[in-house]
Amino acid sequence: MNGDVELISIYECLCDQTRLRLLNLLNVRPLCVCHFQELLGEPQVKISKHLAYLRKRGLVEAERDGNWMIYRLPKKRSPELDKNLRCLQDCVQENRIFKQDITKLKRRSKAIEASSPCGC
Amino acid sequence: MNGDVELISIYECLCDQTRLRLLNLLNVRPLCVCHFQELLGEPQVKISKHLAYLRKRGLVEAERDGNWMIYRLPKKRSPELDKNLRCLQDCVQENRIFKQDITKLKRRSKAIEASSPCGC
DNA sequence: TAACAATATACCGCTTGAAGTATATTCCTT
DNA sequence: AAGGAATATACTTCAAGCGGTATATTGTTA
Repeated sequence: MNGDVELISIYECLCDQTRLRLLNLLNVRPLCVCHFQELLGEPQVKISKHLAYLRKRGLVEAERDGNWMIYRLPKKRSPELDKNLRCLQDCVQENRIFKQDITKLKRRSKAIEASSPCGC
Repeated sequence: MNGDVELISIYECLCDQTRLRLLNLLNVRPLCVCHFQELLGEPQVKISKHLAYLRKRGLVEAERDGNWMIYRLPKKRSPELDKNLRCLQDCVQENRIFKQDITKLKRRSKAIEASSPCGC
């Protein structure tokens, strides 16, 4: 109902480096927690909590697939969220860490898919 | 040196309603603290502290003019800041509170200028 | 220099969030 | 049903931020 509440909530989600890295990777494709662990090199609990934070505020969606939880960016997005996700992508293009994450994702995509039985 | 540090710092600045209102008004023109008090209807200390927060992180610049401090958006902006300020403007267009602030600023501009001796 | 106006800062109490450790949940497999 | 794998949650500690009250700073004017 109050547009600015949602906007602030978006910005709150964006002011943590781990969450930015998660969103950056999700912009490529849906991923499950174990993939984030592999890609970010961060402990499971940290990733899980940040994903829960994002999910609670509607910045990601989750769907269970057997043992795995597949996280994705929401298909339906508010104008504010859509604009800020685009802006984030724009800002992040030049950034070493985020580019590395993407490179790692693409380089290891096949290996990850082969070694892990989850569908994402 | 570390691009993502600055980006996160920008998002930290943007996740408070008062600061968003300040930035929204500064997008129109430079303003001093007393004008913000008048326009937002918030106590001086609150406005002053949020402006200090923004200034410390480079989202606004300040210049003393006699008794007054004139705050403005920085002339030179990093690409990240520039993109996010534009995105914010875009997001805020539809929002009642922010539109009201702008309306109030424009409607009272002449009165403010006439009644207050500060240069902004 | 004294008084005043505009603004900034110090301090306090409260809340939120981040990371870590431990444990719980959920689903699959045997 | 039991064990295991993937993920989530509870709890703790610590730091940061917000709002309020009081006070300090800085510059102007009489």
